[in-house]
Amino acid sequence: MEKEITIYDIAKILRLSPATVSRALNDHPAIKKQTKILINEKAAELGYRSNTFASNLRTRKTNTLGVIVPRLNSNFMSAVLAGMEEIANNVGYNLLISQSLESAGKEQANAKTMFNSRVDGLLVSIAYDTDSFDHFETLINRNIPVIFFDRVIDHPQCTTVIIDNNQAGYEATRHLLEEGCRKIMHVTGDVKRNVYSGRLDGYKRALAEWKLPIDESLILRTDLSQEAGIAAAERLHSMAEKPDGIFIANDLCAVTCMKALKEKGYNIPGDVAIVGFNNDPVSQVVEPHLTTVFYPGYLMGKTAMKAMINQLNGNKTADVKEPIILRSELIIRGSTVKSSNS
Amino acid sequence: MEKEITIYDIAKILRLSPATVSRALNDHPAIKKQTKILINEKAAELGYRSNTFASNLRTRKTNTLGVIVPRLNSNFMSAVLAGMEEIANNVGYNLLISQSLESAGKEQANAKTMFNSRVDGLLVSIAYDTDSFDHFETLINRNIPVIFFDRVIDHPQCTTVIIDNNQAGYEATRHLLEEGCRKIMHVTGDVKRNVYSGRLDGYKRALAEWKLPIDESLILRTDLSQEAGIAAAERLHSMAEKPDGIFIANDLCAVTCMKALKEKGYNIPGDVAIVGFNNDPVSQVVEPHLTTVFYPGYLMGKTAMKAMINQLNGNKTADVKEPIILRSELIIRGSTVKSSNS
DNA sequence: ATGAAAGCGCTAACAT
DNA sequence: ATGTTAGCGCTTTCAT
Repeated sequence: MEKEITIYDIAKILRLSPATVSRALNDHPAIKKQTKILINEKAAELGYRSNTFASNLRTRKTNTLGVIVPRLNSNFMSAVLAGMEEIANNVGYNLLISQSLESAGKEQANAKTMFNSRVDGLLVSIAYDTDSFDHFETLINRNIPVIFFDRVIDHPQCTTVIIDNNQAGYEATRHLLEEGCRKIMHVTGDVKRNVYSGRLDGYKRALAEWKLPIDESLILRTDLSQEAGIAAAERLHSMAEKPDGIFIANDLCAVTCMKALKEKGYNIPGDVAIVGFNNDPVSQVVEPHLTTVFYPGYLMGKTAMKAMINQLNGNKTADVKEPIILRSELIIRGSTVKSSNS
Repeated sequence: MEKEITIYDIAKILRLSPATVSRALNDHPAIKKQTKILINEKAAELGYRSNTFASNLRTRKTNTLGVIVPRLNSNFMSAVLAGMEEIANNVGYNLLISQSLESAGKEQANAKTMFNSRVDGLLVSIAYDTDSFDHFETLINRNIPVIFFDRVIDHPQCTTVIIDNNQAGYEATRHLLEEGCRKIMHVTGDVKRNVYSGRLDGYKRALAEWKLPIDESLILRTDLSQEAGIAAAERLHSMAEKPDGIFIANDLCAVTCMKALKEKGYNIPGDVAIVGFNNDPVSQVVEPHLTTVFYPGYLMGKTAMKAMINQLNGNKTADVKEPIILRSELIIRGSTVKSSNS
């Protein structure tokens, strides 16, 4: 194990002070260009590497940002993370990433770890069953910026990055109505989470606009798993008056539901039209292709990270943060349009 | 901004020494149980949090592990990361995650950052075009464990976690042969990477076993993108004597290729049978369902991380590390079997 | 069982 | 433009 080189070693060799070496290495303007070159060369030669702890200890900055997501292994989330990483990496921030596995308890533990790791900022998408938000208050109280994305909470001091779930749900439902559906089932997640409550509200808004009744028995609150998709198909199958359209708040669930319905002999979209959500790769592969809502994960990651960097750089915007709303888009495919064969 | 509580604050209040407080907080055996309780309660009351930098600075450990992957937004990789995170989190390690975006340059930069962040260990899956491995030597020379997974290099001091790509490629090809294919195209990636060279070798081995010639014009070296899938379909379509089977080293590419072939009027598997690789969700959704190789991402992540933890805990195994080989499995579906309709 | 004190490597206020 | 110096908060050796 080689010994670590410190600025003292470099200082001694070059007969300079450690302070000068430190300044040179940090490109401080007060240091002569010549000296800088000298020091940097020697540092390279000796294989010097800055000790970030010592530096962090002094500066009270870590150059590290925390990210807590419900699950790493989702198509949407990995796109978000890819976007975040790209921005963060470009400006020299590291990412500490952890997953709550949809558990409020684990989310709390993760937030605590992030806090103890002294992240300079935290980006969070809330777990399924989180009710209390004290674990974020801890950070917020110490002026550590917390930004929520996708699954967010309303907090006056926190920026949020979202899509307009209400509008997306509205457009998805309106599309089904325009295609002639009159009895539309909605399969959603836990409406504690904005993403699902928003889509549900949009669904109701569209129905109301068409002067159709809201039938609570057509609204299935599930965990949006593939099993839930099968259950939804069975539920539909068991009904006397069958729905002619389904809006499902997640593509993988929707695709599984569609497969189950096809197996039971239903014609898609003839008997039942289906709209999903996310524009996952599966939506373009299932037959017929799934009409769905494009969900800009990569952009959301980049946007949230840019907002974070801005905040860290002290570009203080208004005290109360306005949510950043990204554009989502209904992508119409064969699962809802009879004439189409795309 | 509240002031940070330190062990000195606690020490002063309780009229103890900082050393005692430090020991108590770390559950040192020499401290009376009573004192420990007292100190822990006061710490909790004051909202004390350990300053990891100061601690790291002293102990020269970071409790942080680095992970460098080619891309975050792949189905396989997010499964790997989920597995890694779960294990690491359980034993109190944090994960610093970055992506090389398949660029050797970025991979080097990331490795340097990891090195400077003083990660206790590094887990890597190599970028597409990496040729030189000096950036890992830096860490290895300082006894920082480096573990490669999936896309690996051969290094006497590094554990690797892989699947038997040769065998997987062999089985995929043999299956096509058993289904009656006699002219099998292979679409692969950069054979600099073990995963692709292994599958290619397995493909050749199967052909050799069947006493069939290796036709280099049937081997397409691509970037395995969706575009490559379309290109492969066009290539096949342009050939005078058309292949009756294709083995593609990636599901998304395979699915796109299948779609393109279907559009050109080919019957799958009647005219052309197709085998993919990864068991991505899309493989179970495309029609006909794609025969593919199950690739244990989640398990690979967990396994690699466990190996890392073991190594960090000093469970020294042999000096020369044996690769850890996980079981992959050919999953036979409709894209290769005419009788099946699964 | 507890305390005193040194020092990990760096940065920054202050001095020159 | 460069140097001196005093910590940042923690751990740990040595002493009591």
